[in-house]
Amino acid sequence: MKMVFNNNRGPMKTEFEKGHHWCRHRVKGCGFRMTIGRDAVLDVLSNTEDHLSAEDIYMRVHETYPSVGLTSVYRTLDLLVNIGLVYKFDFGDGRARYELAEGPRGKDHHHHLVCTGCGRIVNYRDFIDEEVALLKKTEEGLSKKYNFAITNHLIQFYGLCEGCRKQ
Amino acid sequence: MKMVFNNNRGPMKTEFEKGHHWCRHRVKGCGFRMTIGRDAVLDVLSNTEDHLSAEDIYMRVHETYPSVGLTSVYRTLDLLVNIGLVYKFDFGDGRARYELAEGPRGKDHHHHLVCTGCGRIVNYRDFIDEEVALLKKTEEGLSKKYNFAITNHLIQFYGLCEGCRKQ
DNA sequence: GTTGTTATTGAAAACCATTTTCATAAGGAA
DNA sequence: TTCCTTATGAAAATGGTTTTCAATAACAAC
Repeated sequence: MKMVFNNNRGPMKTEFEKGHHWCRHRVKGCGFRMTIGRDAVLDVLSNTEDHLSAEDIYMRVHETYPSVGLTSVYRTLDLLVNIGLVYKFDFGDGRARYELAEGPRGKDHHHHLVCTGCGRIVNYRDFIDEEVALLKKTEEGLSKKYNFAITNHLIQFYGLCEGCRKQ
Repeated sequence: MKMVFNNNRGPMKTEFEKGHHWCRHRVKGCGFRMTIGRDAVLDVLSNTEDHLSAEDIYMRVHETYPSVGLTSVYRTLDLLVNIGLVYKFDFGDGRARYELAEGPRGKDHHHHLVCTGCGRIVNYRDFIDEEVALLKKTEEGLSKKYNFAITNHLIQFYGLCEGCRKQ
C-alpha cells in the first residue's frame, strides 16, 4: 500500500484511510464491502465543492484508478444514496448530480441557486436558520394533515447569473 | 366546426374555444400558430389536478385526436414551458411532469409533497403564505448577494404516504 | 375562397443518461 | 490460503426525450 500523507500525530495514513472515515465505517456497518472504487468515489465527493454528475465523478476517479468503470460509479452512487451518505439532485439539465450528505459536524443543508442559462449552481447557507424553522413547522403540519412520514425536502431557486443576463 | 357546448350567455363555443382562453391568446401573442395539437394539450392540462407526464398527456390527447403524435406533445410542452404557461417538474422518477402555471386569477403556487414509495404527488397550499413571505425575503437576499435574477423557485417534501409506510 | 409562405407536424431514427446482463474478479471471514 | 459471496467491467438493453426530414396545415394577403 502506498503511503500518501501524514497530517496528524496518529499513524501514517494510506490512500484507503484519508478523508471520509465515518463514511467508510457506515458502508461497512451496513454490511457492504469496502472496495477501491467505492473509496475513490467517496474521495472525489469529499474533496469537491462542485455538484458533480456521475460522469464527472467517473472522470475524476478514472484519473487515479483507470480500472474503475462508469457502471461501478453509478452502482456506488446508488448505494451511497440508499444508505443516506449522499444526496442525489436534479437541476433540470437531464443528468443527476451528487453531493455528500453530511460533514463531520453533522447534517448539512443543501439549498441551491441554479442558473438556467449556464447551469452554474451555488450552494447557499444564507437564511438557512429561518428556512429550517419554517420547514420544520411545515413538515409537521403536512405530516399530520396528509399522513406522510417526511424524510427529506428540497429548496431550489432558479434564475440567471450575472454573466448570462448580459447576453 | 363541431359545436360542443354552450355554458354561458355568450355565443356558442367550439372545441377550439373552451377552457384556457388566456393561454391561447398568449400562444398567438408570442407569434406562434394555434393548432389542434397545441389546443388539445392545453385542454388536457387545464382539466386535470394530476401531475401528468408527457406520455400521460399524449394518451389523453390521443383519445380525442388520434392524429396528434407524441413528438408534437413534447414540442408543445416545450413551447408552453418556454413562454411561461406551463411549469415542468422533476420528482425523481425519471420522467418530467407538467402543470399549468397559472389560473385565471393569476400565479398559483406549486409546492409538492412526493411519496418516494408509490410516486403519489400532493399539491399543498397549507403554509403557503408563510412560505411565500420567506421565499420573497430569501429571494431578495440571494439576488443581491449572488447577483442572480431569480425567476422561479421550487419547494418539495419527500416522504412515505400512509399506504407505503404499512409495507 | 384561393394562393403562397412558413411554421408545424408525424414517423422513424438518433440520442444519451442510466440500468441490466453475465461471466470474471476480488473482499474478507474462517 | 481457501471458499463463498459480493462486486465488478464491458457490452447490450432500456426508456424518456430530441432530431431529422419530407409532408402538411395555419393564416395573412389577395
